[in-house]
Amino acid sequence: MSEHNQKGKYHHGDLRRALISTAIAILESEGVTALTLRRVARETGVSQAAPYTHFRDKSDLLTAVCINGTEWFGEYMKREANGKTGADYLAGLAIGHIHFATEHPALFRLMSTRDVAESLDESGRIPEIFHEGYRILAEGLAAAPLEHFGSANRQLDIPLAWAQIYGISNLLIEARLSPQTYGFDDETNFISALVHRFLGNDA
Amino acid sequence: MSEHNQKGKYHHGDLRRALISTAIAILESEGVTALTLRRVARETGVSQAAPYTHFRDKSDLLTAVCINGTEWFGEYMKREANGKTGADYLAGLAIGHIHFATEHPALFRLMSTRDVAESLDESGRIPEIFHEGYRILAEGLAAAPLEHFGSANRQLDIPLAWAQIYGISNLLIEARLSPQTYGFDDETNFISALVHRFLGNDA
DNA sequence: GCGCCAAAATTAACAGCGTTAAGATTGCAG
DNA sequence: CTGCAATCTTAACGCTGTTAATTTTGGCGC
Repeated sequence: MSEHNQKGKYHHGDLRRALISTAIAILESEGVTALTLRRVARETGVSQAAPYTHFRDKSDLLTAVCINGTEWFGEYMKREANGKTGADYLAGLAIGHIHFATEHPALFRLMSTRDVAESLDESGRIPEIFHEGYRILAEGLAAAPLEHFGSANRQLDIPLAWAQIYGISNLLIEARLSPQTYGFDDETNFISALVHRFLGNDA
Repeated sequence: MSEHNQKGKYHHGDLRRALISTAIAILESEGVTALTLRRVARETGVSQAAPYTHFRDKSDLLTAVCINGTEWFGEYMKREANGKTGADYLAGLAIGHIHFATEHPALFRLMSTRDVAESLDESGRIPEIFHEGYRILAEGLAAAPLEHFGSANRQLDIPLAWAQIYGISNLLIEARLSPQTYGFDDETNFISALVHRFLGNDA
């Protein structure tokens, strides 16, 4: 028997994956505060202590959740950037980044947390796209620099662009930035306008 | 008797303020995870249930902590901006903002949390400087616009500048942005260089 | 000065949490 | 078919937020 999620059976089959999946579901629907280890176990149909066979502790589960999240994150960025070049490619990455954040706020916040991020780094299992996203950002800015900033200290444009994208993501998540305030009724249009403006290719 | 912190006495005198102050101390030294209501009470020298005379629940205490925090936040920005004008004034606000974040990460994160931020708004007790900071940012950008972005969609420069500052703050807190990576050995210099570059007045 | 009352603080208890230890159940190798 | 290692369960620990019932107290009217 190698099917997943064998309810009622003593040996679950693929409990580790099932726990991660339940955790993500809770995270998406009710946020971090609702994400307790006992509840994950309960909703997966196993006892409270079962998760400890597969995870050292709660934060180990959260790390696994975040690893799943980074793959998802990468897909968001790839989807928007694929097929584009130069500044458009950068814009795609940025838009994918921001959309992931607004559509999966709890997961994005968790992935951004320092402690979790550190154990992610240690695990060495952050998908290539994640590092690649940064490399592409750097290369893209080297190839098509933000001319409007002038040529001095151009190396700072990388962290600045990164911070710009990260800042937009976070402000939108914490509901501190409303499209309506700036004359947009659609969040997607608002995001696109913001990204294209700071990347310098206004429509 | 109107002295604060009357230990040993049944009626404390100014327990509300004392609890807030203890909470901030724990937050600064050990972070949010260490900040439990029972511990705040313990370290203030009262019983576990005493806080409930002054706060509806834990999040009510956190809101009070954040209100204290916003005043502090405002002082940081004022200190750096006072006496300056135009773009330098904006740079001062930005630098004050970022320094507050890096020096009080747990408090800054708490203040940024959506739920807490909402109850802050409801309370209507966010110090004037906080709203004023935004107003000044807006006016400053209207008076001394970021010319390098061009003139189309200039309204977007306000959220962009805000997000830029907010993003730098958060990246530094989550240790995702290291001065050394970009050839700075001092964080203060790094922050200053970042701010002056994106505000367009390179040294 | 005295008694009383509202405010402020206490103790005790509840359910839920993360975590650990000890025991039960199972699939699989020999 | 037997035994073992992996997997899962039950039970318990101390901690948490929160509530209820109780005690202590400062200050006001008399």
